[in-house]
Amino acid sequence: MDKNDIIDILEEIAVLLELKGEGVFKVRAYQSGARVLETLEEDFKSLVDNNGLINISGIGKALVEKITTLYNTGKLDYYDQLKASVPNGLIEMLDIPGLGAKKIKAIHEKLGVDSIDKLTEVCQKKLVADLPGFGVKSQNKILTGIKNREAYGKRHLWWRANKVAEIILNELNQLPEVELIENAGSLRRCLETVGDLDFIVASSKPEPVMKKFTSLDNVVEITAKGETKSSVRFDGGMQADLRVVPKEQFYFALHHFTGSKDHNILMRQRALSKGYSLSEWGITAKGADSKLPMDKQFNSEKEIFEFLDLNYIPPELREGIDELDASEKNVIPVLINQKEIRGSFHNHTNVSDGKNTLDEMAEAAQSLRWDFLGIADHSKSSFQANGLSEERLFQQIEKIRKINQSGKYKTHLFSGVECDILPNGELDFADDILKELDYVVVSVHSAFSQSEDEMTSRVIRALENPYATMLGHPTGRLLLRREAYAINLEKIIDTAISNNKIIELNANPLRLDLDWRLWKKAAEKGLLCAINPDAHNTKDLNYVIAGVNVARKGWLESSQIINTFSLDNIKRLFLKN
DNA sequence: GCCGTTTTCGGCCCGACTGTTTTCAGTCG
Repeated sequence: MDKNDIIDILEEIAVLLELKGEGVFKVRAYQSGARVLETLEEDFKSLVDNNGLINISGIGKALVEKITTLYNTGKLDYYDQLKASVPNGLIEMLDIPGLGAKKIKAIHEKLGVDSIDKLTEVCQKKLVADLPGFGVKSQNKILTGIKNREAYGKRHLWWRANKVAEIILNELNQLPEVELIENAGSLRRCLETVGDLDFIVASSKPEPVMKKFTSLDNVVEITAKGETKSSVRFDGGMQADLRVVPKEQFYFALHHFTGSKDHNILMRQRALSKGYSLSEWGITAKGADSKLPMDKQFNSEKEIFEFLDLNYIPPELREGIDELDASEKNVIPVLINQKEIRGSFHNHTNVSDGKNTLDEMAEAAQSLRWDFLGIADHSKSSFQANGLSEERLFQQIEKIRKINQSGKYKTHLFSGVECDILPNGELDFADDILKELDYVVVSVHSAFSQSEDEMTSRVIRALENPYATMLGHPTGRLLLRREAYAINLEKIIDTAISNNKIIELNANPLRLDLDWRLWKKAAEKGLLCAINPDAHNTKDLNYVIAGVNVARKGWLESSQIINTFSLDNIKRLFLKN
């Protein structure tokens, strides 16, 4: 059983223990064990084989034993028994707002409820309202929650969430009572998907701000309205929280609600170790009255970090992994910046399945002040995308050559192709065709259901082709829609590095592939990244914004991203490949 | 279940909001 399967099982054990009523700290131990595995830098196999797991903080004797058993046998009696003792339906109920493990347990034990259907039934029969700790309101809230589960339970692509957030931010910012306003939450951390929106406002007059927020266009439900916090739901399902705080607490609130939860825990532990208690309201000497304000004013998040002897940690890095260590050691990278992007490489025109002409794409790149634009239309096997035959490809090469010679655009065009990796690992065009191009993006567009071994050797074979320049969307995932195909990314990354190949960070908001979680280690090993919008029209070129976000989240600096290289350096790089 | 320069027990981040009950537990982030 591989690492990812084991992570899933540890997380499931945590959920099951919670539903059984185990202590929160035991539950947290399994959750944090899963998290530690997720972000493991070392090779998992050798750690297990050489008893190295026990030296990892957060993994103790019990977890080592369970992880090792799962790894070697693919089975764990403890897990099987636990799973058998908790009805499946209870796990689903956790998705209903207002229902946590304790309440679900009570409903299950007192009313024999073990599915959402039965839960609906007992609520309609008004049996839940009579349980201790419940009432009519809880009962109705559960019914609404069940009804809305499908529509509202979903996460949203960062790109879409950001569009909605920009509008709200702008509207609230019009109010004279709003002194400061920022996005927080996973949107600010630039996570690939976002559950809900969080806004932090500094104001001495919260009421008008709350009022405006809860009466915004498209608000269909106000789910909470207190003195400092309101929550609403928009039609379409997106939820948003607003917190209004006094100005002196703004940066504490902003930091807290930016999260992540794990990052906050690390920050609070650090504060405690230095004799302070940290919360969204501020920082106080440990043991002192927590309402007592500190003498010091904090005018930025940076000052909060500095107070705890830390360097500033950008929001994208606040995932509670190892950012505090890095910050303490003064090795937080200078992350790539949107302004450093000088072009991109994986873009389509209407010759294959794009919507705009070559000239329109070039013009759009020029208006973005890009120094270069790579055109990589589909190859012949991608029938569904009107892939180019050899003949049509040569016509395009010729057209690009003429445009470059004419000096019509300040942006230099590179001739490329997005060449299919056929199921056996061969490329869709012969080498004597590929050698006519400036560069070649190789991508998988077929036979997604191959085994991990097959898919891995298929892509490795493609990367070993001397004319392959970079690997496109390495896992084929579509966020919230389609899982990645099975592939051993560690082997792919190593192959890319040893063959001097680049791996794409596909910046299409649906892909964001290769995942940010893998970039830090890969880049440290020497892998170069290309942020590619995979544009199918001129507007899509803006997707590089999402790509840069994710690159930042992967701890990448400009020197590791070829989009920041000068035109001359790109030309040299492509000649070498 | 994990952890330890106050180490093998007794902690484990912190506070708002809700709905219940009448001082608080559960949920959520």
